[in-house]
Amino acid sequence: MDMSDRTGTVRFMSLRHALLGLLAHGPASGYDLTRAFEGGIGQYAWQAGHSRIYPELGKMAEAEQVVVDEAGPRGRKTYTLTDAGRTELRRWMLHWPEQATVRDETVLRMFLVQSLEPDDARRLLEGIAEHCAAEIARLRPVMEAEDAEHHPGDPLPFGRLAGEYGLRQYEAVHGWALWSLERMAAVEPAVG
Amino acid sequence: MDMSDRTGTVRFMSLRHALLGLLAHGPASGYDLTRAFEGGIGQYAWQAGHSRIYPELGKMAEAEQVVVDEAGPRGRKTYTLTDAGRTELRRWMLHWPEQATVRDETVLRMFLVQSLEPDDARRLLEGIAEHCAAEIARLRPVMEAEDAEHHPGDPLPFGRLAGEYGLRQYEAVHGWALWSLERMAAVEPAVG
DNA sequence: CCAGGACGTGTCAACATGGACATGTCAGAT
DNA sequence: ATCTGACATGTCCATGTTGACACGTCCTGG
Repeated sequence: MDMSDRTGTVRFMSLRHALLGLLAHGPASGYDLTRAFEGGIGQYAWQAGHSRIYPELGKMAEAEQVVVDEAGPRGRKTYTLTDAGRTELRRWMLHWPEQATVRDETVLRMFLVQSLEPDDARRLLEGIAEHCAAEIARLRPVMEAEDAEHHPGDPLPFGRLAGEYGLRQYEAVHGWALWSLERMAAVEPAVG
Repeated sequence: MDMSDRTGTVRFMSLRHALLGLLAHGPASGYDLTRAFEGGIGQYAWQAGHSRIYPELGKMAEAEQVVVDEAGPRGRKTYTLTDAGRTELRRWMLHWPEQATVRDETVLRMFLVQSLEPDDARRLLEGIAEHCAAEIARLRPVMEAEDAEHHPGDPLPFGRLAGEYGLRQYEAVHGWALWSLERMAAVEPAVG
C-alpha cells in the first residue's frame, strides 16, 4: 500500500472525498448527503453538517467532479459523480498519506484513562465495557438479518463492510476494556 | 456511563483536555507536549502542532487550570496541573457527550471501500491487511518486553493501556480486512 | 572557535468547521 | 383552510486548525 503520497497540488479535503464516496453509490442531493452523515459514517468516520456540505458540493461542481441537475421539487438539486470525480476518489482511496488526519474524542479518552484515579478509571472502563456490550447486542442481529436475506451471487449490500467494521470495533474496545480492568486489578486491588 | 452531558457553559475543546490529560502524568513544557503529540496520541487519537498548543496553554493558565513556571533554560516554561485542571479533566473524562467529535481519514477510507471497483477494493484490503500485520509484528514485542520488565505490585507503566488499545485496534482491522476479502470472494470471484 | 542540530517559544494568514440565522416548498392530517 | 413536519437550500460568524515565518539558546563534535 502506498503510504507516501501528497500530490503537491491536491490537498487533503477529506470532506470532499467523503462526498465523492457517498455519491459513488448513486446520485444524491445535499439534503440526502446530510442525512447520510447522520448515520454510521458520521458516528465513526467523519462528521459534517449541511452548512459545510452545500458549499463543498458547489466547489465540486466547479471542479467538474460532479454535475448538478437543478430540476427537482422544492428546489432540490441532484448531484451525480463524473469520471473526473470517480478518478479523484480512486486516487484518494489508493494513495495514503504518511500521516492521516485523525481527531477522535472517544479514542482520546481511552488514551487518557490512566490520567484518572484508579477508582475513576475502573468505573469508566466498566461503563465502556457495558456500552460496547449493548451496542454489540444491538448491531449483531442487524448484520445477521442482512446476511440471512443475502442470496449467493447477489452483490454485497452497500455498507455491509462498513457495518462489520463498526461491529468489530465495538468488540475490540469491549475486549480491551475487560483486559484493562483485569490488568488494573492485578496491580492495584479495588478499594472497598 | 453518562452519555448525555453538555454542561452548557463549557464547550468541547478536546485539545485542552488532551493537554490536561498529558499534564496529569507530570509537569511539562509546550515543547514536551508537542513531542508527545508526535507519538501514539497524535497517530490514533488527536493531532496538534506547537502553533496550536502554545496559545492553548496560555488560555489554560488564564483559566487557572495550569500554573506556569517561567524559569527554565532557553526560555523554557513548565506547566503544572492545578486542582481546577484536574477537576475539569475528570469532568470531561466521565461525562460523555451524546455525539463525540470524530474525524478519522483512515476509518473514512474503510467506510468507502465499497465505492471502489471490486479489483481495486481487493487490492486495498490486501494492502491494509499487510500493513496491519506489519504493525502488529512491530508492536507486540514492544508490549511483551514492557510486561516482562513489570514486577507484580509495580504501577502500570503510563501508556500501557493506550498501547494495548492500539495493538488490539490493528488486530481488529486486520481481521476485518481478511473477513472482507473472503466475503467479497464468495460474492464475486477475482478476475484473472 | 564555530557549525549544526536539538531545544524552545511565539505569531500570522488562510482555510475548515459548527451552530445560528434565514427562507421557502410540499404533503398529509385536522 | 390551515397547520405541522419533513424536505430543501443557503449564508454568516466565531472559533478551531495548519503550515509558514520568525526568533533565539544550549550543547556537542570537529
